[in-house]
Amino acid sequence: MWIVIPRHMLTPALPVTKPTAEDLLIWYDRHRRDLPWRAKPGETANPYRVWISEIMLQQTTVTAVKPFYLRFLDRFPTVEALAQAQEDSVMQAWAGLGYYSRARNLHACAKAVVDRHGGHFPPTEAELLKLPGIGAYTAAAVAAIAFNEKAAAVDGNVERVMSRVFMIEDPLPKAKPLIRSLTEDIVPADRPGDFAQAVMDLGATICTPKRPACALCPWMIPCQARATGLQEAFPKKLKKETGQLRKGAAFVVLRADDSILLRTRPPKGLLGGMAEPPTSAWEPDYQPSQAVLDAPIDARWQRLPGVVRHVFTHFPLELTVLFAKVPKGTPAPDDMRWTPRMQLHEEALPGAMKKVLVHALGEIPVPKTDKSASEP
DNA sequence: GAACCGTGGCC
DNA sequence: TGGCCAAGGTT
Repeated sequence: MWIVIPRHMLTPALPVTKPTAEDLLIWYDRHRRDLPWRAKPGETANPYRVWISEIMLQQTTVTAVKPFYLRFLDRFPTVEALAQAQEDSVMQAWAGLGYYSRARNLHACAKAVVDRHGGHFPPTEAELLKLPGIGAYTAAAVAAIAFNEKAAAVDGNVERVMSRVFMIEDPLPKAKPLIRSLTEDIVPADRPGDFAQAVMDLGATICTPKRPACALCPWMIPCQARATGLQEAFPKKLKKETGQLRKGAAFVVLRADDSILLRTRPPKGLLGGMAEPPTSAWEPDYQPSQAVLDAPIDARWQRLPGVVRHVFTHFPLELTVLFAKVPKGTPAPDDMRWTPRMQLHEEALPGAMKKVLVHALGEIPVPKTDKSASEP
């Protein structure tokens, strides 16, 4: 006769060990990424560079940021240089990176650091949080990385790692307070900045959104999601729907002196403060066949074949491009201007609007970068 | 809390 | 190819 013994009486419950900063930092010291804005081991981090990198890296990949960061630092080497710069030149340096309110806030923040703090970033999370463009995450990250303050920088990487290690069932963003609390309990007093960067490196190279490399993870043992093979099911997220397609027309005017009609968008909202060829309103039921009625100038308009498609965060856009040539001396309508084709590269043109110009004119000329020209 | 706010890469 | 994703902040 068989006596059936439940499995839970045969094997003890799996011991749940806590993830420790020590285990993570041992891994980090061996595998840390070498990034342009990052201090070498033993070096002191430069708050200005850390800050620039943190703003650029918001919702943006390291690969995309690198060239922008290097160019930006070359152009604005110090917070004073950035504070003194023209707004236009800051927007132009940011063109192509996206989320353009970051650039405007960045400029405002540089001015505030110079005016209110004598050109030195305040060294505490609470003071950093008061500056424009610096929210909860960035304040903690700069405080920890640049000033060694024991602050918990909770970003997307931390959320993913913690969701898995603690197998948090609540979806984001509901789980954020719990994740913050769990993270604060782990941040070490001696190396808070390295801890923050270590979780980012872990999230970028091991605990990735898809196919995490758990076998290489310093937190494999304490990870509850890994223990049950469910690591890819975390973090739980509410999925958001894509917006409705909007349509519109863009008007590319080529004047006989080889200049293009442009305007600057309003400072706030979508593509705020960026340059563009004039366009119609963008609406779901826009009729491209009637586009000429929205033209900024009286001319012989030519509707170009095809459309320019672009996907913004919350809606896709389809622009029909109308093209016209006008004589030399044609004046620009109010609030518009003529930019020589060879100077288009100096305009703060977002990606969507570059697509429009390329559709109508072909590639935008980019001058060869000549470093010797900017040196004595 | 939810909406708004870009872009490029990946599978 | 289209949906997902990336070191969020502001309103």
